[in-house]
Amino acid sequence: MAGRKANANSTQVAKLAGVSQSAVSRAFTPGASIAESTRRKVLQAARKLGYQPNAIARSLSTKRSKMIGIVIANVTTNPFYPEVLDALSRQFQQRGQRVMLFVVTRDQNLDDILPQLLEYRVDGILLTAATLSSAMAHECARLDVPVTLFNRSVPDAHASSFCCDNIEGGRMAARLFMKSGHHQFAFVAGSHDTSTSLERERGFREELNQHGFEPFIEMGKFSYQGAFEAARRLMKLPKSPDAVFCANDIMAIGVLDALRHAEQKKVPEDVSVIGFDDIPMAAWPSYNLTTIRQPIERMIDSAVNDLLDRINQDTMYPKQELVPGDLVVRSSAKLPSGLSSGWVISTSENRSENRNV
Amino acid sequence: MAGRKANANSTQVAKLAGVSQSAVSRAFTPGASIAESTRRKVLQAARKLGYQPNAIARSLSTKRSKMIGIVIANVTTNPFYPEVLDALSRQFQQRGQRVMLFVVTRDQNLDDILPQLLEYRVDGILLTAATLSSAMAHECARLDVPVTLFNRSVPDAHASSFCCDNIEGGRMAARLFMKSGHHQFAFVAGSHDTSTSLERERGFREELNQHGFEPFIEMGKFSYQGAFEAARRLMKLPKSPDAVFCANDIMAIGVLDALRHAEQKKVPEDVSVIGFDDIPMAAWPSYNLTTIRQPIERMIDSAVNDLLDRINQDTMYPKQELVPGDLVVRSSAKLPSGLSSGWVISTSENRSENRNV
DNA sequence: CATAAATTTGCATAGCTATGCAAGCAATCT
DNA sequence: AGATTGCTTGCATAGCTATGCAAATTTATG
Repeated sequence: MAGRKANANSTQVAKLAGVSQSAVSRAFTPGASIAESTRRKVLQAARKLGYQPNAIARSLSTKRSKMIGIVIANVTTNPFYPEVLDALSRQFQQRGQRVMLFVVTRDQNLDDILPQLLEYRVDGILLTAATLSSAMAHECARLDVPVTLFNRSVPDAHASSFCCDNIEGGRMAARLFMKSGHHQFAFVAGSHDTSTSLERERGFREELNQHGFEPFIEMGKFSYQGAFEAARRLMKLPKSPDAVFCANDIMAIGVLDALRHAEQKKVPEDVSVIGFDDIPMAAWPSYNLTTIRQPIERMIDSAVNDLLDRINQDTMYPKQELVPGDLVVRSSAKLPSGLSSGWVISTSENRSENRNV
Repeated sequence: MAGRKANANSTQVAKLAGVSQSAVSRAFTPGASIAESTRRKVLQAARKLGYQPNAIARSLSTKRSKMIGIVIANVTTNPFYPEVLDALSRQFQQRGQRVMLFVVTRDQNLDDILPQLLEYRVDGILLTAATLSSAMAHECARLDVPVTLFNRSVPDAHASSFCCDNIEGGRMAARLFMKSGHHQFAFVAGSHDTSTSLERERGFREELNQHGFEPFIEMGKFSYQGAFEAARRLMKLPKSPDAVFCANDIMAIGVLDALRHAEQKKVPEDVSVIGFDDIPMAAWPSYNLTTIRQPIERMIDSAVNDLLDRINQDTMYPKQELVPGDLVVRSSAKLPSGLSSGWVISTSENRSENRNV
């Protein structure tokens, strides 16, 4: 009713084509019952009027908005997330869903964001690097809007979740460090309330503990700068570590830079560093970061499939999936004998290959 | 009509509250004519039923979707764009607009994307790192949907555009190089059909030309890897350059890495490098990149304001705005005498300051 | 050709909210 | 008290498409 130029609608097209409004609707609905000759008449009239079906009205009528709400954090601080967003967006796009995006910061409460998505009746919600309060989980369940978490494990069982096997990833890092003869270990955490960081820490620590070691823990705040400072603190310790595992690559890079440029340490001769994610920068010659790769594409495929399946079939239950990561061996960590840079070691199928990364 | 659990609607709330459906609508419309006591009754009934207004139906009725379509490219290849997206999304969010996002690749035709936005009756469209065909520009104009370009200059005048002053930026780079005594210049281009790259090249070349110099041009494909290879090609030239200006920071970093790790060159002793954008990585000690800073926040502010203003007032004309960039002096380019690292030089107000970046 | 079967069509209505308008009501003024 | 003014409220309808159902048309069958 407000002052916006009127757009051609299906009734006007119908009039011009000499058919009913229903026919116009059917002409634009794949698989609807309409004669080819009528469809052509309709499409021609539509072209003449510059008509395009109104997706808003369609959504109201079908009760399907064909929109997915994506909530994502850390998009500027960790290059991993732009990759995730890119892949997600392409996948949904390709499967005929639009994306309503919310970029959030750590201090924003999701309980204020989700209602804004639900208001638009999104068909499903995908949360990345964000957690779900159980009140909101219930609210989504009540409204029959499936929720999938990416890279966060779930507290309650109303949502699906797709994560890399962080615990095993932490173990792999610990094993590599120990095999190449390190003795003083450290973990640079992201935060103390994020499952990714906690689980990577747990795997790392448990594996070390089994061999009688205990790592120092420093807080890197999931950022380059935070990790840079954490590394400096670590190097001030009486028994400063010779093996540092970081909760993600961007922090590992911060640690590397601090070691080289602020602490005059050589990597890996003085200190070995391992990251997590395998962002593109990890392969740059300045860093050559040994890291645990998260198989983004595979994880996203699973997450998107799960969400779309649950949208289409009310009967399906949420699922928790753990995708194994691969240890990508480059040169920021000392190599144990028998291993050379450029190897990728997958726990999953227990095979290694030289992919020359 | 499809099989989705029915949500409470305004009529049900009205019945429970003992008022009319209109009253419910008004209770949720700020500034509507309704008594405070009635509003409270309505809100209470709404809470009891878990009612939330249906934004889809509202959009249909008001002919305002309160959604902005954002189209963005290069989100994984250039860290500048995640920053842009983050800022845009936050701004729109804050001003009560939702964001419908399309992440596109260079090979995707916008003419296939925009109709998908128009179908949802977005109130406005913001294109970043993407261009607009004039057919589409006309289509948007016809439908009264304002379009704003960010970081691309316009071919035709139906859209607003907000760009950094790329030509002046190129000139600044040329001047700094010349002042510190360089003689062989090169420009690493992003692509040959992107206004940012072309304009930066033009400013750089024109300023050099005025002093009798002509730069080599190499193609860096707007990527780290492309620029890495471009740098190697440049170093194979008989008179290899000692001053390389890159169309953006991520390519400058690729060039730096190639120079140091593949060509055994020292930066800035053997070769000076200047980038464009001032992404966070440019300040990292591994790179310390001298660059032209784009004032993201200011540019985004202007772009968002322009778009929202044009949405609200049909009378406004599109605007073309050029925002001046600042030369951020770090240590990837030799310093002319009298200048030291850590200075930011703004052409705009002709003032310099030591901001210690 | 008559009849059955399959396809196509239009009618009428649902889906949900916003809003112009007129009616109802209370407060204010003379 | 009576008239005027200003809020509130409900009614009725617009906004646009999809779809169940019955009617109409076409095609196939005997």
